[in-house]
Amino acid sequence: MAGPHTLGETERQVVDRVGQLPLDYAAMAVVSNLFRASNAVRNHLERTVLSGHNLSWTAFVVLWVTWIWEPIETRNVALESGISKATLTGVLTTLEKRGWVTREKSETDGRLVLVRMTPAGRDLMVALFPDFNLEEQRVVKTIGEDDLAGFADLLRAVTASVEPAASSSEEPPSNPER
Amino acid sequence: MAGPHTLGETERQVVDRVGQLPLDYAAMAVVSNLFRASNAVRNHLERTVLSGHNLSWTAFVVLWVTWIWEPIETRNVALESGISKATLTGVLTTLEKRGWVTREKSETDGRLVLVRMTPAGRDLMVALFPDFNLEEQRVVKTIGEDDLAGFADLLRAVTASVEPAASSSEEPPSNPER
DNA sequence: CCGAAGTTGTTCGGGTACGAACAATGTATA
DNA sequence: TATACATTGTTCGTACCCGAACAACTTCGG
Repeated sequence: MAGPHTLGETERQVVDRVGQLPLDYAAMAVVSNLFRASNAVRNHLERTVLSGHNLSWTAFVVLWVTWIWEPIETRNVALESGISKATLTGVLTTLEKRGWVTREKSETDGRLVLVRMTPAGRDLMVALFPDFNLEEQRVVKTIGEDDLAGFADLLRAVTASVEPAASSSEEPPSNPER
Repeated sequence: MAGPHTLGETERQVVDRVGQLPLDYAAMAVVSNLFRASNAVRNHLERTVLSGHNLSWTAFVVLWVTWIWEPIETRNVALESGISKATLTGVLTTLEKRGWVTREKSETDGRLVLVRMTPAGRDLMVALFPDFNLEEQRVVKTIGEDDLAGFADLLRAVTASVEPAASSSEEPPSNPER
């Protein structure tokens, strides 16, 4: 999906292999480049900002979500972070071991676990996030000011078209196809 | 990064926590939504198309790259797939065990390993890829025909701004600030 | 020629990543 | 108030995922 070949070169090669099958190359290009970009940005941010603090991408996202919303139930941390609750369990254990967050059983509902930040965790985010945002700016700096909001909208549209729970205003939730 | 909160709600909460620090919220929104979209699409395609064939996302990408470019050296498979060579070793072992690809030492350079597809692997891709492309179309179907190419360009711009080999025009490669 | 320097794929260690199954807990039904 | 039903976080098994270290191999410098 990413590599030394030019776009036309790749498409020609694909046509040569798939041949008779009718394909939507525009859709293919968007999906392919979506992952290329996402991967590239994640790796870049991990290397430039996160690795110095011994943080993986996911660990940082979980930390960020906790920072913004604490105290927050684990199910919502998973939802906001975009990972499964099974994955979150491991990540939280790591972050707890490092002394950045705490787990705490809910008083009112024995099933829930509340996540809070430690002072050390807050210190880390205060030191880290400005640098992180600086790199975020760098990632989009070649994109014109005017295109930025529209870009975010396009990305949101992609997410919405795939997430059934996204509760758009009047759209019927039942999808007859597939 | 994803969840039940509205955009304004999240931003207000962020301002409340980060307060005095000057942040670029437009850049933040793009990066955040880039990962939300990428994650959502990957999970969707894994569930709707790939899981039925016992294929993970990465395994599929590697299979696709091999399909298009075989015979291909492993270093280039890793490059095209956007994963490290260390990761590729494990994925290739899995695909080889399933009988979809083969490894073969290069005659001319003893360090290289060439990857080829088996007939079973080709059959799988012929059966699989049209379904995959159909879901790709579904992912972008809410985006206007006219915006599609521009969208792909924006994604490519993001990738290019982060990959050092991508040679931005006149900017000096050394970054004085961190 | 022969050692130094570079390249390639693998191994290793630690950390995600997910679905399925699970026990603990809460809620609804009768 | 029992008995189903639903929800939550964890555990388990399997599969990624990467950087660092490594051995095998090629190429370069003298």
